[in-house]
Amino acid sequence: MEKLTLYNTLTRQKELFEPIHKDHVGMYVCGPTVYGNAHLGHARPAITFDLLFRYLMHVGYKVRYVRNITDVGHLVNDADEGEDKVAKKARLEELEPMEIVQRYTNSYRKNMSDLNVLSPTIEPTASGHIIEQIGAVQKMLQAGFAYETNGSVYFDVERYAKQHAYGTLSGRKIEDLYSNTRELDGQQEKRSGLDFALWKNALPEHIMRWPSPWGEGFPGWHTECTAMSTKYLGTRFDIHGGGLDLLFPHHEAEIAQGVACFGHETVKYWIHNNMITINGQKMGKSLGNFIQLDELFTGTHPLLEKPYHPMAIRFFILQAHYRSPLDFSNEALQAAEKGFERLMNAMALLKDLKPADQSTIDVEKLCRDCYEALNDDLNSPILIAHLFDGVRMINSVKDGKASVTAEDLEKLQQLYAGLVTDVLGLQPVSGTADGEGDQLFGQVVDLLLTLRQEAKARKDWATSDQIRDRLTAMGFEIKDTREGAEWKLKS
RNA sequence: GGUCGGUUGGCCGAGUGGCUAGGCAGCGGUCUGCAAAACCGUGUACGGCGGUUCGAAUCCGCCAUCGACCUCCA
Repeated sequence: MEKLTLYNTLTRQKELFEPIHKDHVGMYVCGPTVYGNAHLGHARPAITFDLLFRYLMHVGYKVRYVRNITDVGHLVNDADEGEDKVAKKARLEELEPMEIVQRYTNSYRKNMSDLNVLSPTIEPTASGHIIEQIGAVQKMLQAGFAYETNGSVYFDVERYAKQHAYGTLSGRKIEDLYSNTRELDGQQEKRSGLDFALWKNALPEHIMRWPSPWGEGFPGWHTECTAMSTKYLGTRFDIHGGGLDLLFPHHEAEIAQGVACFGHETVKYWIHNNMITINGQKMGKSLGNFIQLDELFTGTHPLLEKPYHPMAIRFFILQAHYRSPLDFSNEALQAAEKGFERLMNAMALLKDLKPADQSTIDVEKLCRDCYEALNDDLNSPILIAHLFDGVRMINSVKDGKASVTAEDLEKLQQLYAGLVTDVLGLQPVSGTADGEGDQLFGQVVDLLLTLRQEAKARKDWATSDQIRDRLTAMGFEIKDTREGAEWKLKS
């Protein structure tokens, strides 16, 4: 098994990854709140933890990967009275809340599948786990770390902090928190501004509501993750992931809830991905740079010069380390797009490279370098740099300037299939002459190119150029190579 | 205001005491009827000022600047 190290936010250092149960890994990642279309911000954690998921499986672990769908709760704060985010949107569009939830869940899954993000092995919804959440709240009440006021239940942070450390994950001190607490709705029900809701009493106009021992209401923001992670992964599991913005208060609350429920922390490794900026600015609705994934794929957002293929986006995200901030711009995206194509071209060439009886390239070292990069806290940019070194080798072999033995060639092919296709999850985007696609269609294009070749042979440039130019206009890319013409569809 | 993290060449983005990151663009070349594409080769850098050190982009301090979190957010 590879020696994988991961940066644990809890200890602020890289640690050797050792699963709690041999050969098995339990991983929980905070998923989307499905009250709107998925945007650029959703792509980063999805791809980051997809990479981790894929790599863990690649090196031989059996992984249970749980990523939740938040379809209840979450108070909005732009009105004076608290309102359920999902319910609010529903009223605006005059739809049932569950219709909204269904629509945006479908849309999220479609976007993720376009990005070639694998489905988690379990994708639980908050609304489907009300009973478990009520159970968790009861546990916290019994343990004396929660109290009820007017049909709502709050977590007693002060009480908790007397016995346990609160704020260790985000590096916060409880005294500092006191001085920085803002006046919020429900404050008068709380004993302290630091306390957070475990269960909220539903106002009469509130649409999404469930019966509970405290009356009709809905679960607090942090409750679902504690209830669902421990239900499927046990009360002590390996990895909990999410965006850096969730560090406080969400993950801090989760730690406290876990300790309150089970008497010990539930998570061994906390992993956080960094955020995305657009042209150096934070992405936000008010800034007008809030880009949805659909807009990115179709190029319909005013900030975009052109559509970007999901694979180019995926490659772009993987070209930065997951703990670094990543800035989106047309220039950067187009650079990534070209680099991605270069890598895919080499992948295609690799399939039918001819072996020789000597290797002039060091495939063994390349393999080692690649795995070392991944093992070092999932350093995908370094991995990609090494893969590009390999691209140069592949092209040189193709040009006859370097050679590989049959054995090395197989190693090389396995390396690229394993790391590029399986672990990085990168796939070619357009049909090529030898690719998938419609076979007949390919044969027709080949026929046209044969005719063009014949025209060229008798120096009938008018005919040959007409065939090429018309095909180009239709969106084909024609390449004249030593072995004859090749074609592919421009993405 | 508090806490934390950045500032690397034309652009993106790794690295973290001495040893080539990589991609894109640029430039030169190969191929070619022309073109496109592809391929090969190639360079300029580490926010400012001070300090530690034989040696610092890399460690320390101060300053500037950007961002994240502190309130829903991936």
